[in-house]
Amino acid sequence: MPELPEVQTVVNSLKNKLIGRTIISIENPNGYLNVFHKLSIKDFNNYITTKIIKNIKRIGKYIIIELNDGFISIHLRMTGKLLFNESYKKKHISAKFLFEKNNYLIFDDVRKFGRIYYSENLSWLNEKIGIDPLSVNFSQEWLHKKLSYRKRMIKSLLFDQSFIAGLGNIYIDESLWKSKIHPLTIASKLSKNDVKKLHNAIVNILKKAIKFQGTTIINFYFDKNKKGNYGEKLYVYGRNNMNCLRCNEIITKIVVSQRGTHICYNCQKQK
DNA sequence: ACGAATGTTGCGGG
DNA sequence: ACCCGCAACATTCG
Repeated sequence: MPELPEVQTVVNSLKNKLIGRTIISIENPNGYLNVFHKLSIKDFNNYITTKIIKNIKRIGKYIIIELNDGFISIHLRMTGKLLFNESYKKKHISAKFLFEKNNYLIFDDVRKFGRIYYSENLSWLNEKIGIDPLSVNFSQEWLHKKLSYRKRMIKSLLFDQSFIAGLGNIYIDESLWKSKIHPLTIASKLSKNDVKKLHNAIVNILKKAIKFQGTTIINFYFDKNKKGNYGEKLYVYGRNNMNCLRCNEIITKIVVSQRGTHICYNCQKQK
């Protein structure tokens, strides 16, 4: 269930394995239709067969495979995993890419929410997706300006991928705890200092999480079943009924935007 | 045993 | 604009 750091970790681990490969074909061994969005497996093959992988990168939570002509974009959603030349069980395979010399890439996805797109360019994605929180353009000033007129609660706004692209439930809870902001606070009510702390928290937490190769709760793996190690660095996410690591009060779990939300009522006072 | 919850997103309705 | 409920799906937990 990857967010930005997990997606970046997958991209980093696949880079050396995929660049330079020639695509022979893509198969869907279990016949799932929704994986390719609106395209049929036949059309998808027509688009990508014989093409060469030039680069692989991340945009928001999307994995972008740049071909010599066109792009494959992959969203892992909740349980998607990409396995290069690893043994696998057929049961939950959404797709299998075949490359030269019997190399292959498996898209394993228990819940089948994951999607694979083909497009000539990335304009559809760039139009749909917001700022990357690790880009230089994501500044305190930018964030303050953008939050100053928004009437939504901050957590639901941070969830909005057309606003900021890459945050999800874990890193939102962590960022709000770090900056001592209550998730239900209306965005425009945040002070300049709140926004400064929030901005710092987001950037620092994401960078650190990438350094630790993401968070594995249950399903996130990359490479040969490697887990992310940021789980042990979490301050609030998943710590319901445990002590706050800053003030020692008890962490509470509530529901915000239909998602489990972990807060310290003592540290994160609602405005 | 069965309902709830899981790291995501998209859509329809008010 | 913004919020909510639900849907897509499988598995695990209490």
